[in-house]
Amino acid sequence: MPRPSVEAERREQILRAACEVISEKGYKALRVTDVARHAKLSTGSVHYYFETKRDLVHAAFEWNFSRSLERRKSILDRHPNARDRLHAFVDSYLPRDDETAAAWRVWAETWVEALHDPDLRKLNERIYGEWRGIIAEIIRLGQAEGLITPGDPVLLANVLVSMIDGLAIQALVGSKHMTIGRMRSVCDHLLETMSAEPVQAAIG
Amino acid sequence: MPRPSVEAERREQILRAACEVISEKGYKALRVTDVARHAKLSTGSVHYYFETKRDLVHAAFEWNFSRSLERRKSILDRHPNARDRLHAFVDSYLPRDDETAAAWRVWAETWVEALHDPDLRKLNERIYGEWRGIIAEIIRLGQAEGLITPGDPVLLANVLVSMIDGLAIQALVGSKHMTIGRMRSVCDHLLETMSAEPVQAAIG
Amino acid sequence: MPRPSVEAERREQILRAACEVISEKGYKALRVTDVARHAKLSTGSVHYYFETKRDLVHAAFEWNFSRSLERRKSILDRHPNARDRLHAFVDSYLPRDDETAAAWRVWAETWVEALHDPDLRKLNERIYGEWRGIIAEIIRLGQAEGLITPGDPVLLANVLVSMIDGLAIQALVGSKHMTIGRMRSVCDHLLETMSAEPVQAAIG
Amino acid sequence: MPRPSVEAERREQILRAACEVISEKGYKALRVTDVARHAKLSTGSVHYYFETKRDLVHAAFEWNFSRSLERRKSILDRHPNARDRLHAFVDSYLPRDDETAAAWRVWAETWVEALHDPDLRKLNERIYGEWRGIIAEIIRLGQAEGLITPGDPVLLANVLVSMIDGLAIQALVGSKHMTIGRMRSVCDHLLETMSAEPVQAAIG
DNA sequence: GATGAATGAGGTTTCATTCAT
DNA sequence: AATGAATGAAACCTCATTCAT
Repeated sequence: MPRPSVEAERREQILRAACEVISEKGYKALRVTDVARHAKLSTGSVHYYFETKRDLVHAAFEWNFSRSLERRKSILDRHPNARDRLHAFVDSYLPRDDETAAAWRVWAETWVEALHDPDLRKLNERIYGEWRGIIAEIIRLGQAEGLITPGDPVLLANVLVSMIDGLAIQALVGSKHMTIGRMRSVCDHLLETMSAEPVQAAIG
Repeated sequence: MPRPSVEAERREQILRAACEVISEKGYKALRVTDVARHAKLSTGSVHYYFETKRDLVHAAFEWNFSRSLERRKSILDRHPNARDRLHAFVDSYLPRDDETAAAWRVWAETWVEALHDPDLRKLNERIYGEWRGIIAEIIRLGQAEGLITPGDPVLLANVLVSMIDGLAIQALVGSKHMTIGRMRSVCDHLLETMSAEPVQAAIG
Repeated sequence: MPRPSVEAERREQILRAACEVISEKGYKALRVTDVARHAKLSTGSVHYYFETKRDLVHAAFEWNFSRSLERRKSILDRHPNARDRLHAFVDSYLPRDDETAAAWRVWAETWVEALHDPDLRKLNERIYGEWRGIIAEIIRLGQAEGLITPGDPVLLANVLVSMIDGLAIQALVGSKHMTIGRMRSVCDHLLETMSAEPVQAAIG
Repeated sequence: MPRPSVEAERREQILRAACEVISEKGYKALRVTDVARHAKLSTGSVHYYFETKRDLVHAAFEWNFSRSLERRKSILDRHPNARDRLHAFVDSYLPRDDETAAAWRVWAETWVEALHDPDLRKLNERIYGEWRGIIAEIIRLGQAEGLITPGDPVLLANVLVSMIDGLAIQALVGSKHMTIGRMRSVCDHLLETMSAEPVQAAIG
């Protein structure tokens, strides 16, 4: 009696395994065998759910992207204040724990692969755009509350988001200079720059 | 009488070819045959100068990195004023022309490969550190001249450099949102933020 | 329900093929393709069972050695009398039929390869030692029965075994001088030398 | 001004180098580069004197064979008595010093290569035959002097020579059982067996 | 005579993919 | 649904050989 859910379950099992392997060894070095081993399945089974290696890795890229976004959205819901939300959001992107670092590594692989693959460009366009939109919206709200410096919210979102990306890459690459602590300081500095003086706001 | 050695010439010829291929297809898809074809040599000749494919690509990564750094240094020499230098420097990193875009793509590949390769980590540590140091020094000079906002120059350099990295990745990935024009706007905004008030400078 | 594993069967199929090729062309000229063709498999399949060419050939060397030893042991069991056993044993080593000649050629390759390979030295030590031990034991028994001349049985075994090796090499190399017939004569001469005087046996 | 002797000199230099490499690594693993390095020449120079690798190795095989034979002949000249000559001869074949061991290894390679190469068969036929003839002649003389047991001298030579070959192979392969000391004991035993009782000879 | 840069054919090895079970 | 044995295309790499200097 085949359970209808088994397919979805197996797919997730395989995608999770694929992300683990990509994070550990990179797409270049990933072998279908590795993914099968991580998922405790055979290569045959992996191919039963994903026609080609390319399909598998693309699905894994998407899964990783979407999953991270969901996790961030749930973090935002816990903070009503715009400035707090921004801080919490930035905080959640520091590659402190293994899970976050792994997700970052998979993103980095996605971007580099997207340099040569139109399908992945679209994926990035969609998910990265959504991310940027969320940040811009928070900034907009913060500006309305007088907590954040005025200026084009999308431009400010771009400043913030790309800086985080750049910092994270250096942190992940293991630069001794760019520790998690220093990454946080740099982020905090930028967030301060973007804060409006609450006193002045009150006076004005 | 030893013939003038062609070694240096051939090595550069091959490294240039390797960077072209990495930029076009990525490390993952690079075949030694491709490099040989680009360099108008046989695969045997490529292996005559580089023992393994890995050696070849690592040397290409280093060549690309160092070469870009040299090019930037020469740009700096043309601008005496610190704020101009900073602008010129940032400007030179916009992936406008093919050459700059190609160099960026190779960096991106270097970073992602460095996630799994200690040797490349060291390479990044060295060259990226030098780059960051140069920016920090310009900022320090700018501060001394009263043209740049006070604050830890290294921290400010990190803000600037990582933001450029993050923006460039999105621009290179071909995000419709992140065009060269928008990248420039975002950079200009940050540079403005980092400028000291000219009024104060006049007073001082 | 696990399918009956074909592994043992395939491995033997491949080892037999490898020995055929080694015997025909020598290790130096052996290509994995040849072995695959002889085994009616693809090169991929050969590598499915043996990681490297070296592993394959070493396994073949061992298989050849052990197999010959087993065959000899079964021959011995048919002869109760020590002197008969010795004769039968020696007889079974004349490279008359193709199978025996092939086995000899593979041994010769093993020895020469062992000159440069510690793993094969160990293999030779083990199997050759066992062989020498068996002969020494027969000699010991023959001495107890008064059929074989006295003296250190191991030393006598060494005389016999190494002479057979040396003769076989010349016979296999195709020396016109060292035919199978002459090889047999030389062996018989030595065996006679090693026989105890029948007169004494008559007296006793 | 080309010296006429330079060619002969270079050829010997290269052949000696080839034998060194064969002895160290075996024919299978020999690369022309290795020979060139040992001879302190370039690969181009090696090919200037030997058209192909095969030519080079065959010439080296022949050089090694002939050279050893010459060395043995000069040893014989020092011993007038047949039994002494036999002992001296056998003694000179124990692979004690590096030079003798190296020559043995090259012979072993020659034989194994000869299994698949008619030209080398002829070489072996010629040189090995000469060697066997020399031993047979000594035995004949010894028999005439009443120092050696009667019987077909060629057959006795075969017994002796093949036993030495077989022992040497095991000694060279590095068998812990077959040390130089034990090899000598076995040889001495056989030579004793082949000795005629001097007393009886005197009486007869 | 001598060199060593350059070649390219040929071999081993890897691994995504297939398919009978 | 799942397996894993088998495949073969494709890639890296080696190295004898050539040839301009």
